[in-house]
Amino acid sequence: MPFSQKILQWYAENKRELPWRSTTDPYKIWLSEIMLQQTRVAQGTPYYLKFVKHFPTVVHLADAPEEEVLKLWQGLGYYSRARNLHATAKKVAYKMNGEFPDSYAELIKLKGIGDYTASAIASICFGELQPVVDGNVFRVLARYFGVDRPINDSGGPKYFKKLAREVMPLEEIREYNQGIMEFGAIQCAPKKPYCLHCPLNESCVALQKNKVHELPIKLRKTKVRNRFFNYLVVLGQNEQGESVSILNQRTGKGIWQNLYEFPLVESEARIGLDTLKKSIPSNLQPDLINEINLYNEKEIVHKLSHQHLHTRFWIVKTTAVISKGIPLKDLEKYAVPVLIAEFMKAFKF
DNA sequence: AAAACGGGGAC
DNA sequence: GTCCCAGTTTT
Repeated sequence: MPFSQKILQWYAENKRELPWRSTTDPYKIWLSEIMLQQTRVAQGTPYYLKFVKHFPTVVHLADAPEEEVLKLWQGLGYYSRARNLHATAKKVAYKMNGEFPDSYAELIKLKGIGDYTASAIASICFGELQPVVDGNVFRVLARYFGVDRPINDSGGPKYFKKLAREVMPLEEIREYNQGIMEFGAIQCAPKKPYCLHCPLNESCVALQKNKVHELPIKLRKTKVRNRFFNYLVVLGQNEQGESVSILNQRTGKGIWQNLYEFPLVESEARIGLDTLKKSIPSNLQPDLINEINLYNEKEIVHKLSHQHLHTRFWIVKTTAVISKGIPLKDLEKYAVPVLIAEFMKAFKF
């Protein structure tokens, strides 16, 4: 039996019931695919359910303010996905009559949709003959066919896409594409594949050569940059006498674009109170600050894929009236990074 | 071609 | 600690 038929048979017997498996609505498939980019099913599923409930159609999503989209996305990471999601929703809703394109060629033109996602939507929703190549497929193909070429050198992805196209079936592309990914996620797992009772173990090159744990080959280690964050948690009052604090929106390039955070003083290394005081932005009216207390002596090291954020929170009490302050009860309405959300939860304003 | 971009779970 | 997840965009 050919490779693709084995995959289809395995999938028929082992598929999980997932919320997006019972529809071919391009909106819902698109939503699930964007959310699952570089994200495990278990982590993405609650967000998918939340979004479908909150935004039943692409028009609902398009009509929402970006702030609302980011708030619902909070905690899922890679926030450019949320911003691109919203931009594409607007385009589909307002310029394409609310209907997603029905081909790979048109889908890949949309923001946030690359080769994988265009292939997934085109095949799953419209039956177009496009093989998907995600992290699971790289692994399954590299092992089964014994490909020792790196998956991420120049031409690597193209090589695997071609191989994927050569071995895909001409029928049942919907089930096959989902099947090979599911097979990679469940059976041909990265660390502990179940080779003993694998339906492909008699013809798997990696297994025969005892190279299962060496494949796929991936180049590059991520080098991490250390950064030192000092957040100023301002406590004051507004004109109405309400207790307020301050949040700023991150703009420009870099991490957490368009999310909110406390006023930030970044430094080259850990700093003390004296150095911090000299760095406080003038718009915080440093002369009207009563006292500053360090919340956490021990740095919180928040780890991103390319950065370690050594973070300390400083509680800044002021008698000055903060006219643009955010009432404490409203803080939770803003989209913030997990680092900030965890502080808010622990601090209990 | 390489780096940037989150957060969490498995080991 | 390391690896990597239904990848895409920017430099």
